Amino acid sequence: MPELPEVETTKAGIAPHIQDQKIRKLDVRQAKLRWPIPADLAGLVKNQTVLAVRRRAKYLLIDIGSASTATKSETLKGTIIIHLGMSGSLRVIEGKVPPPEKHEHFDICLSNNITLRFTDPRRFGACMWQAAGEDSNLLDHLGPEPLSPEFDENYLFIKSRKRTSAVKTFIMDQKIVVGVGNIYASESLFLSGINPKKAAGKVSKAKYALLTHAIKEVLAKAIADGGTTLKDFVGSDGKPGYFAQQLRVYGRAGESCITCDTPIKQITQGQRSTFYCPKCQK
DNA sequence: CACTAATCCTGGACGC
DNA sequence: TGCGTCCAGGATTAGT
Repeated sequence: MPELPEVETTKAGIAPHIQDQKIRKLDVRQAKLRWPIPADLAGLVKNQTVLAVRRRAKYLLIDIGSASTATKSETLKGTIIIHLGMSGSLRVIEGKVPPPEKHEHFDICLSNNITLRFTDPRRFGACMWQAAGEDSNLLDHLGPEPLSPEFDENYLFIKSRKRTSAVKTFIMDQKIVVGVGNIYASESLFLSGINPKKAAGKVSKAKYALLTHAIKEVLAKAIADGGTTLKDFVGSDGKPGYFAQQLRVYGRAGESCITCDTPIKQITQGQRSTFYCPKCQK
C-alpha cells in the first residue's frame, strides 16, 4: 500500500522521464476513481509542458504550463494531482504501449515517447486538477511534512494538549502531520516505546521527541530502501521495494517482540488495525 | 471544535 | 470447485 515513501519513490522514478516533456494526450479509460477524473482534464493538459514533479503528503503533483527556452520563463497553468490510494501505481512505459489491461485506468502520453500508466484495482486513487492560483480542498488544509524541520516534539506537544483521542489516531490525522499511514504509525510508536492507546494529550514532550525522531527515521529509511512492498505496490519501474521485511510489529500479531519476546498484540483503533508490544510500549 | 463512524472498491483469504 | 463472507486500507464526509 503506497504510503509516503512509496509516493516519494514513485516521484523519483517518473520525474526524470517526464520533466520538461510536452503532454501529447491524457487517455482516460475509467474516470470513476475516488472522485471522478474531471471531464475537461484531458483538454486542459493537452500540449502543456511538465514544469515540475513534486510530492505533498501522499499526493503526487505534476505542474504543467508553458515554458520558453528563449526567455527562460515559465507560466504555470495548473497542477495534476495524483493519489495512489491503496493499490495504485504509476508505471513508466518506453516506446510502444501494450494494450491496457483491466485496472489500468489512464495513460499520460508524452512527447518523448514515454507513457505514464496508472493502475489501481481498488480505485481508491485519484487524478484531480488544481488550476494555478485557485484553492485546492485537497491540499490547502494539510499538516506539515513529517520530514520537515517544523515537525518536531514542540509542534506535536502543543497540538496534542487536551486531546483525548489515542496517540496513534492523532499522528494519522492529516491535519496534524501528513503521510504517516497505518503501517508507519504502528512502527514508529513501537520504536519510541509509546502505547498506541495512550491519549495524545497525556504523552510527554520527551516521548514526543522520541516519536518525531522515530517517524522521520522510519520514513527516511523506507524511502532509502525504495518503499515498502506489501501486496500490490510496484515502483514506477516495475520493481518492488524492499522495506517490508524490516517491519517490527506491523502484521506480526502473536509473534514474539524482537526486543522482549512478549507476543505482539493486534487491536482495532479508528477502524484500523494496530500492532504493538504491550510490554515495551507504555 | 473534537471525535466517531460510514463510505468508496476489489482481490485474496478463509469457511463450508 | 465454487460460493459467500470478511478483511485490508486513505482520507473525506456526515453525524453526534
